[in-house]
Amino acid sequence: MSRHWLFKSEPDAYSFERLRTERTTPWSGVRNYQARNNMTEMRVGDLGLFYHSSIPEPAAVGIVKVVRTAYPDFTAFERGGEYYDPRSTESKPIWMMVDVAYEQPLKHPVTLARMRAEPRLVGMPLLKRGQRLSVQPITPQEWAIVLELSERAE
DNA sequence: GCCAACGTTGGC
DNA sequence: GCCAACGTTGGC
Repeated sequence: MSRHWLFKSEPDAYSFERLRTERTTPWSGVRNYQARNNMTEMRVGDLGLFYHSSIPEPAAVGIVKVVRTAYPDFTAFERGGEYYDPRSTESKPIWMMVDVAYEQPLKHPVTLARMRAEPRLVGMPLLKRGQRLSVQPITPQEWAIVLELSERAE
């Protein structure tokens, strides 16, 4: 039984367009326990929305697929690197990541404002006040509704 | 174990 | 750039 997810990224840091050219990427740099736990639950084949945050029109822009289950986030071992965490060691890693692959762009991006305006999405974690988790689960219903919205422009 | 201080996220 | 929400840290 596959599950559905939402991956947030600031396009300046890593955009869906960049994933299109790279085909796959390790989802490294997550330093939040709940987001990490979400990643450890992922299975190969799970699908996710790629969401662009911290821009004038935040929006879900594409679909990605999990192609490797959780393994240690190597950026935590990189001394001096931005994501270095001395508490995480190769023998006892704290931070994990999955690999995701570019699947396809949404026909039309679905903006945050549009999701907020959709009553059936009211329970989506992304829309909850102050929800900042960078990796979130979404229900099959929410997944279907976002894809439905993406079929037509606003 | 409590909780104030602090840093970060992310929409606006 | 502002600031609310939240997670983490660290003194006690």
